[in-house]
Amino acid sequence: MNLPKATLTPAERERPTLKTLARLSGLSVPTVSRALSDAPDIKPATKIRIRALADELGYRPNRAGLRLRTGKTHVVSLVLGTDHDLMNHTARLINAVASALRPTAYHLTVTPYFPDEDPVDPIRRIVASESADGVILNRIQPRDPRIDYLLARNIPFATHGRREACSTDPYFDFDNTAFGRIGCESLARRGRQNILIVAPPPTQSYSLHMLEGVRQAARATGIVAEVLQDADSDCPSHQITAAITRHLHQYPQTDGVLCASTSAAIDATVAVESGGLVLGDTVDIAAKEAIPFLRAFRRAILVFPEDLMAAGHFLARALINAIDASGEPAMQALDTPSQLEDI
Amino acid sequence: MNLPKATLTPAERERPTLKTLARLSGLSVPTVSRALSDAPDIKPATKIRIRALADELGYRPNRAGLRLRTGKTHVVSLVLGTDHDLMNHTARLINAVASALRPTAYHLTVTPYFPDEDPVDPIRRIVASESADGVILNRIQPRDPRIDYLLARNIPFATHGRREACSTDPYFDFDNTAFGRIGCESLARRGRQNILIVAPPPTQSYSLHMLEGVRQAARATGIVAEVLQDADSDCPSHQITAAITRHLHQYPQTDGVLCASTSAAIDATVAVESGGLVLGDTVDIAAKEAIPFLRAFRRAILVFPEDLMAAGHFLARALINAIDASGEPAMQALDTPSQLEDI
DNA sequence: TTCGATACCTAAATCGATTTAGATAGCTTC
DNA sequence: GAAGCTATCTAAATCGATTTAGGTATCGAA
Repeated sequence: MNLPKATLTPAERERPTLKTLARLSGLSVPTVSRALSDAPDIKPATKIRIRALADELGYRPNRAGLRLRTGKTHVVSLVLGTDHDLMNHTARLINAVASALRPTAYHLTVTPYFPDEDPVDPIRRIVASESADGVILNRIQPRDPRIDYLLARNIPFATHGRREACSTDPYFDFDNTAFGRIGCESLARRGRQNILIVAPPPTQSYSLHMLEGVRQAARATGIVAEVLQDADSDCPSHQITAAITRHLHQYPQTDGVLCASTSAAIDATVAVESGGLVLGDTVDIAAKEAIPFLRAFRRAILVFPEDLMAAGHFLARALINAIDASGEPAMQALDTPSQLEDI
Repeated sequence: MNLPKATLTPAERERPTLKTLARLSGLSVPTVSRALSDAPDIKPATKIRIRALADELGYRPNRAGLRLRTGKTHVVSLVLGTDHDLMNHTARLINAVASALRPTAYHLTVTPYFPDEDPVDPIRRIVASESADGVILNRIQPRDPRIDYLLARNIPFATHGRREACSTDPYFDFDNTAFGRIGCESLARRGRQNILIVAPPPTQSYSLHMLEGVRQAARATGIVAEVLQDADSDCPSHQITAAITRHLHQYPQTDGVLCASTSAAIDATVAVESGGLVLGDTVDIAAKEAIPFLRAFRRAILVFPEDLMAAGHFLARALINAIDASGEPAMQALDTPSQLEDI
């Protein structure tokens, strides 16, 4: 197509608007708008002509105009608690969500909140300022007040992890019950009978899930599982190491550790080795980890990888589905863990 | 003040607009706007009255309206390379920037890019879609093409790290030259003479800075410093461990390692210990780290903490300064490292 | 008294999109 | 040939802000 591009101002050449398309096509602005949105009262030939023109000029609707008129922000927000987590989970999740959003019209903002504030606060801020069309949450609790808040206001969301009554929520979850079960079973297969569990914070849903899996394995295999006291997998390293050391003194028969995170597994390694145990010989450690490190750290550790890229991609799609196709059923996924095999 | 709030629609009560304020005050919309922006042709008494009304109703300007009219997005974007970095640096930087932006009118979006794409691409996308008023970059190279691109288009930015010609750039940098120097000096004070350097990727500015510091220390103290071949501090763990192990075979006199990252220090620990060396006795390891872990991992490691919270806060302020006060001089800061003392 | 200046405010246009209502043309149909 | 229909388009209003231009009252000075 040979267009009279000479009639374009520099600004129009950089960023054409509906007005530009209207002028170049000889049609009115509303007609161009309706043609692009495939309205029924526009001649098919016109639609084709306008679309071709829009593509040629690289027309992208102005977000501010769209947002002002329709109220849609085309923004989704990832609401993240500041974790004391050592490893790069959060960044990987952010990357995954952002890259999944890239081919869409949506942008990603990040809304962190701090341990000392009400977790509902960041949600309230987003709602009050109408700064997003939907949110992604993690660190879900069985009765998560944030989800109640969002449901009451009909704000789309998707969760990494799930609450108790999640049957209609969009979510992606790692199957921590399966992890707890097969983690213990793997240790049992290696002859371990007295297993220490370094669990996630007890307020989190996935802690309950993991412990349920541990119970299933205990019933099935007869192993004895004890949950670590005074520390969870989110605690600072020294605290975990100290708690495990105490546990080993109290229960010297301990011959296995199941950890909910990479850093907990490192701490467990430090504790068992300084207690004179030998990894892979007198003790085994199994752990879930999202960023591959443990196998390079100690080859004997039994690793159950968690795929955060898959999580982020799924959550992005699930949230957009909830926003754009609110009639459709919620997208849900449960990621089944499996032990990393020797290479 | 006793307001006729009964005349407010539910939407207005939730989110009052200038029109709401105009109706309640009996003035016109432009007058209210000008009063709030402290224009000279509004009676002081009116300004006070309008501001009080706005505060009482919790008026917040609609971002879409503002953006449409002024072109200002009130968004800044953090452009991040997907690091292979193990630790949670990125998330902490995001948290820091986001929390610094919270009291401001700015929102934060995250724009990740991938190792296989041109680093200028994400910047181009942001500029083309006019989706941010400014950007924050990290992983700066001495001649960073992204900065040239931004300068040519007069887009405000701030960098974590600095390029060669940074005299007028807004930046926050950890003083890696000082780190290289005092890191080596610390090792030298402990009697170490043959030091292995696990440097950052050689394309990065801060790698050059650190190595310059190492050279300064070598000149001053007479130590011998060798830079690790075949791996840098961003490489996967196993690769670093293997490279260090090879180095130890080739240079058995090695008695110190200076690492540019936490994970490199862990890898170095694994390598030296499996090579029969004893940390704190026949070998010392020093490292920079942003997330406290190493001291809990091996107490003998010499740690130089990096404060990413300070970095994020400063970068946010520096960028907003560049956006809102483009006449002012660029804000620059160099964070001086110091060794973490025993508690 | 009248002119001009000053202070303070309003009207209207604008940014870029969508949407509702209305207009025009061409075609049937009787 | 007039009425009615359908297809296709345009006009105007709207979202919420800012900005330019213009209007009115009040005051002082000639």
